[in-house]
Amino acid sequence: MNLKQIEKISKALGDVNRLKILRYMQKHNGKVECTQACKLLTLAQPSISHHIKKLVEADLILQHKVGRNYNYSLNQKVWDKYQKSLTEL
Amino acid sequence: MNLKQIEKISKALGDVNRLKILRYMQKHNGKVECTQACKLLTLAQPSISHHIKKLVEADLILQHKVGRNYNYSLNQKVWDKYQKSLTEL
DNA sequence: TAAATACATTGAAAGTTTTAAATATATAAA
DNA sequence: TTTATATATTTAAAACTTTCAATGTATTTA
Repeated sequence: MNLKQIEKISKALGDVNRLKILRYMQKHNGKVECTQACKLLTLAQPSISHHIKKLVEADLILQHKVGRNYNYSLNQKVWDKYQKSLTEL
Repeated sequence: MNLKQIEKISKALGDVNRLKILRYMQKHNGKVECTQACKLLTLAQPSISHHIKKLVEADLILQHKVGRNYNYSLNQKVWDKYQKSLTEL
């Protein structure tokens, strides 16, 4: 993993709201309803949407559309690579 | 490690220049001469100073003054905690 | 097919970060 | 003790990020 990729992932992790979204996902089998996340984080819906996009763009989570909702899963491969890259740098 | 701390460290890691500084340190036994880093990164000296400060403030590196220069060491304890906190979240 | 729901996109304001010029301070060397 | 060197701080401009209101699009339900 090159420095630009490490930078991008670190940036994606550098926000409490996004960390809360990630934690919420993990607690809910990768399922997030955007509207529920809004209530939890006291953020407007477009803000949640924006944060989720950052996580997707960093390739940290994978997005699957299911009807009107989305399900997400942690991209374990990228996650592991990131952690390995950090220790090696 | 709480979310605010994870956020701070992630932010500190979310910049290619800071990652390069960290890598440089690791390759040079934790020694950085600010002026050399300037050349390496083609950044002005106050910028390097600023970036190093961010790493110190995130508690990722420890700073020791040696004469006119500084030596640094990776704060292994915090580094390990960070990685652990990420996998657990 | 009309209304409701879930989420995305656009655009703009407010906040934060990055950068460097100018300047300050601490230490070393002459 | 003057001069040079290494790094820090202040300040301000430019770039980027966060937030949300308004609006758009896709899907489900009535």
